[in-house]
Amino acid sequence: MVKLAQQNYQKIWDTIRVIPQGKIASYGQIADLAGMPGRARLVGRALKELPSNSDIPWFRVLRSSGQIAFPKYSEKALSQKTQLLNDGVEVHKNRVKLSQFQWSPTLDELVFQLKY
DNA sequence: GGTGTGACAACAA
DNA sequence: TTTGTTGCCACAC
Repeated sequence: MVKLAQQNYQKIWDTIRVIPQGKIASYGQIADLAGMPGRARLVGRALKELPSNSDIPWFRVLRSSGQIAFPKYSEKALSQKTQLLNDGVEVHKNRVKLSQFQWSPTLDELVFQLKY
């Protein structure tokens, strides 16, 4: 047995890593894919603890409603919006159109991306 | 080893 | 649409 706490975080980060450019995913979705259904809040914590120098595309993670998880005019929200736009994701009023940009991973895609 | 917390989600109004 | 409430539970202290 190894420490699970760090493994869970690592799993979350690995999952976020495979979000394709130009797509977004919700916190709950990440939790599901990371094998922890219902642990959306844990995903939030994992990102909060994320070192600023990491290469994790945290900005591709939004709320289930498609809204950015920060107050509209906060630094982080603006930063996230900027990076999303840079990714090709349209952001209007702090929210994106899920039907158009939400990531719909296929099983083989996940296996391929996460097999290491 | 008990408590408070949270970058959420779902539902209500 | 927006705001408020509640459930959730692993994690940090």
